Amino acid sequence: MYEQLKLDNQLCFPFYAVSRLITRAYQADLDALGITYPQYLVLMILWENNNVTVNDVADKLILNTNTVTPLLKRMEVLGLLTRKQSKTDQRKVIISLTTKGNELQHEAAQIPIRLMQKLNIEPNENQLADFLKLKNQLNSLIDLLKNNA
Amino acid sequence: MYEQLKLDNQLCFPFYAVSRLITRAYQADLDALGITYPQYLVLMILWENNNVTVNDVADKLILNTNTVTPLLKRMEVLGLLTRKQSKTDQRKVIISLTTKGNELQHEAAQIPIRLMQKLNIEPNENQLADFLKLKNQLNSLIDLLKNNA
DNA sequence: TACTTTTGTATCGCAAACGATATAAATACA
DNA sequence: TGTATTTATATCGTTTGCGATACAAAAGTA
Repeated sequence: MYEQLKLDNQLCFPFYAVSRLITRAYQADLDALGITYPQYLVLMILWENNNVTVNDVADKLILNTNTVTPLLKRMEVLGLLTRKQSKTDQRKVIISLTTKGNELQHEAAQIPIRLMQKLNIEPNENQLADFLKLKNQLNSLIDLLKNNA
Repeated sequence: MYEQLKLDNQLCFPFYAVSRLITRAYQADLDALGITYPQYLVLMILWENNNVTVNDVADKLILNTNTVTPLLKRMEVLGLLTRKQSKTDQRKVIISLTTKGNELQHEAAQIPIRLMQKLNIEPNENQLADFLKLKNQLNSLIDLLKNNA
């Protein structure tokens, strides 16, 4: 038995599991808004920065455009955003929030708060410090994986 | 602008990103073996513990059986494993490695080593300690999410 | 024993995620 | 100016992931 092939010795597997479990944890609240987890991420980008290109969305989410294009098309059908060809560069497609997409952020603002409650996480100083440390570790890992893989 | 809705303030997003980037990092090596990342995880389970049920696989990978059943069927077509109805309980399907599936572990044993090299991670004492600490944090998070979501 | 509930697996449909590939627009350059 | 290259997005096919549902076998119970 190779030690490095045991599931319990992997670092990759818990990341894979946590990622899916987080999506599940959001599910009920997102269902209430009629959106999926990747759609929620797209909305977060647009709420912070409206009128971006398909590539902008793909870059921020570290996804390929062939994933993002159909994702945005589904969101257009849902009436959350519009897709318009740029006039200055006709290759680009500008993604803009509709009123409906924009309004959704007020309801969505409760989601992170409710998730913390559901997980019984009280944001005291110690936990916030752990939170920040973990986030920094993850971002370092993202940089490492983006540049070397 | 709600602070809790900024992509940079999320802990969920880096987990989602890391998970996909890890899969990408494995891609080249797994392509050489003709398998995918979830298939690699199934093989790790079987190499450590042959003759398990569909539910056993689903439980260990924290996946639903409706994901695992087609996954195992594809692996059966690839000649990596067999699916046989249990004689003692006809509801159960026993998953067993074929010779081909079993042999694959010798090549696969190089994969975690090559990944470390690719990411320039030298397993010195400090890094091993960080590695273990992070793994424990992730496993606590998995327990939290499994029980409260 | 007869009926109900639970368990284990599978099927269906839809949304991701991505490699391979296509295509038009913009840019570089000979 | 004309041609090659790059850029931005889209299309297609396959695997994954999951909710809803189905169904037979096993277990529980009246």
